[in-house]
Amino acid sequence: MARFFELIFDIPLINSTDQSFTYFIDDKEQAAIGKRAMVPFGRRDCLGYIIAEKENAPLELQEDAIKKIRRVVDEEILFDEKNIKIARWMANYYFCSTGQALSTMIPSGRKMIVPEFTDDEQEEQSTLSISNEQADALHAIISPDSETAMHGSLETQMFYLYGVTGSGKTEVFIRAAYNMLEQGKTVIYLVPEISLTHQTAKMIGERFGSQSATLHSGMSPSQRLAEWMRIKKGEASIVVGPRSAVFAPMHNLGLIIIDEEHDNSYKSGNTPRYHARQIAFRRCTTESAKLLMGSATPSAEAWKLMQEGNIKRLDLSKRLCGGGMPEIKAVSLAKTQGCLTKELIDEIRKTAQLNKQTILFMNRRGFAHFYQCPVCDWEQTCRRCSVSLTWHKSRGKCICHYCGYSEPPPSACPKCGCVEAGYRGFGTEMIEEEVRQTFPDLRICRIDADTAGKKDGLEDTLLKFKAGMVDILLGTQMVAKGLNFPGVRLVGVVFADTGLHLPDFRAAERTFSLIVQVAGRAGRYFPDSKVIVQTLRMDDPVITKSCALDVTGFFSAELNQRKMLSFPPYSRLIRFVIRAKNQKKAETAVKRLASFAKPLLPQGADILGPAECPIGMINSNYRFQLILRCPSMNAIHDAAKEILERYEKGKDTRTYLEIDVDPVSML
DNA sequence: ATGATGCACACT
DNA sequence: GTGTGCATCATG
Repeated sequence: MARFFELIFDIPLINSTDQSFTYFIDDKEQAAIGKRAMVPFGRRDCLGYIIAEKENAPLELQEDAIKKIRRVVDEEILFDEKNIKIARWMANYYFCSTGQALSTMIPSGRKMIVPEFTDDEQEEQSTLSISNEQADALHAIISPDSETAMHGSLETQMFYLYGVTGSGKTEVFIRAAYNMLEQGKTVIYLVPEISLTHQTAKMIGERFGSQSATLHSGMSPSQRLAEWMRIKKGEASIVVGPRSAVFAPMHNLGLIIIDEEHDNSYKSGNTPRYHARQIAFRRCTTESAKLLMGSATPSAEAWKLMQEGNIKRLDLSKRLCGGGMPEIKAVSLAKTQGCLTKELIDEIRKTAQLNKQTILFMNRRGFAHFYQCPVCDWEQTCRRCSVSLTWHKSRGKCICHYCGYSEPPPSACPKCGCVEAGYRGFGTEMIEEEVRQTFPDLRICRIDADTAGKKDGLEDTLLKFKAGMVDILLGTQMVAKGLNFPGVRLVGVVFADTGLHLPDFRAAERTFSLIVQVAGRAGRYFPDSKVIVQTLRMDDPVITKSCALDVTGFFSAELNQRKMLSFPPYSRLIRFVIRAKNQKKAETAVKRLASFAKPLLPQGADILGPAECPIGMINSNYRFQLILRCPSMNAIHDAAKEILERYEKGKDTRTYLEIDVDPVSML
C-alpha cells in the first residue's frame, strides 16, 4: 500500500507561496507529518518538510507524475500542526513561502549530538533577598489575574520591566520563570544575538540546571536539534536563546521573556525578515501566555504601548550593589584637533594611575557624506522626513533617501555664515592610532568585527581585559551590550554624533539608547566612575537627555516628533527594495513598482519614494526603495500583496525585489 | 533556489 | 554549424 504526503521546501516560490508537492511512500516506511524527507525535486534531491497526508493521489496529477520519497530523514516527529500554522502565518505576513518560514523555525541538524552537560545542579539557591521594587514587579507579573483578565477579555498580559542596568531585572526574570515552572508551565527566555550575551545565557541556563535548554550561535546544527528535541519531549521546560528561540516547541507555554527588548538583533536580517517580538506577541496571544520584556532603554514602539496602558510598566529605579549612576559628561569636540579631548585624555590618565580600566567606544564612521558646519554644527536635513540629506557629488545635490527630495548644497552655513561646511568622522583605525600615540605606556586592545571574527579572538581579549591585563579596551557597539567588567572606571564615547547623521528616522532613538546603555557599563562598582561623551552637538536634545539619563524626557520629544512626521510607532511601514547590477534597470523597476503602488494605496496611506537607498550600492548592486506607510498595517499589507503580484508579472530581468515588513533598519 | 531549456548572436 | 550568455520556466 502506498501513502501520499504533501511536502514543502525552503524555496522562494514567488507566485504560489503556499504551494506543496505530493509524493508517495511505502506504507511500512516511517513517514509522518512533522518529519523531513529527501525527495527528488526537479532535477536534484531536496530536503522537504512533510506537512500533510493525503487519502488519495490528487486527481489533477497524472499517476506517474508523483515521485517516491527517497528517504525519511527523521526518526522522531520534529514539528506539528502548531508549527505549520505559525509558518503559514509568517509566510503570509512577511511575504515568503511557507517552506522558507518553516525552515527558519526548525533546526537544520540531521543527527543529534547531545551537548555536554554542565552538571552543577544548583537548583534552589535563590535565597538571595530581593528589593521591594523587585518584589512588587514580580508580584504583578505572577499574579494570576491582573486587570486585563478581569474584563474577561482574552488579551495577553504584557509587562515591561523598565530599569537601569544593574537594577536587578535578571533576578526578576528568573523568579518569574521559576514561578511558571512551578505551575507546570514552560518559559522562553530571549536574549540579544550578541556573542557577549553568552555568559548571561549560560548563567541563566546554569540556574535552571537540567530542565533548561540553551541555544547559542556557537552551537552546531546537530546540537540545536538535540536541544529542540529535548524541549519537544518535555525534558526541558525553559529555553534560553536568541531570536530564533522564539520558535522553540514548548508545551503549555506560560511566559516569554524578552531581555533588552530594544535590541535590533531581534529582527532577522534575511528572508523571512521576522521580528522575534512580533512572533512572541502572536504566540502569547494564541497560546495564552504572558509576555515580559525588559530594558533600560525601551524601543519607541514599546514606550508608546506602555503610555497607552497596553503594556503594564514595572519600574526598577534603584541600582543594587550600592552603586549609583556614574557621572555622565558631554564634552565638545569642536576645538579638538584629533579625536581625543583634553578632558578624556586626563581621565584616561587618572584612571590608569588608579590602576583601573577604560573602555572607549567607537562607532563606525558615517558612511555617507553630509553637510555639516564645523563651527555651529548646523546640518542639512529634509523638511519632510527630518533625516540628514546625503551629499551626492556626482549629481551636485543633497538628497533625502526617504522621499527623494533634493536641494543644492549650501555655499555657506545658513545659521552662522561659515563657508567651510564639510563632513567629519573618525575611522576606527585612526582612533586606535591616536590612542596608542597618546598613551604609549598603556596596554591597549581593540575589539571589532574583524577581531571578533577570529575564533577565540574575542573571548581571549575579554578574558585578558577582565583579568586586568589590558588598560584600555577599544570597541565598537558590540562591547556596549551585556558585559560587566568590575575593573572599569571610565567609559568614553569617542564620537557620539556618528549615529545621528544616519539618514534614518530612528537615528535619535538609537543614539540615545546607545549612550544610556554605555553609561550603564560604568559605575556599577565604583562610586567615582565616569562617562565622557564626546560630541559636536553639545545642545542636541539627544545628547543632553541621554547624558541626564532622561528616558521620559527623550521619548516625550521623540514621540511627538514621530507623530508630527507620521513615522512609527504612529504608522506602520512596508519597504520594497529593488536591486540590480544595472542602475537604469533598477531605477526603471522602482518606478514601475511605484506606478502599481499609487492606484492601490488605501485610505490614509502614503508612499515614500521611490528613492535611492541610503546605501546606494551593495555588492555592486544599485539599490532603490519604495516605502508604503499607513496607520494600519492591515490596509497596506493587502495593498503590498497586490503590488507584489502585479510587479512579478512583467518584471524586469536581472532586478531583484526584497520586501521588509516593519523594517527596522532602512539603509 | 536551481537546474533545464530554448533562443540570440558570435566565431572557428 | 556549434558555442557562450542569458531570459524563462517548472519543480509532484
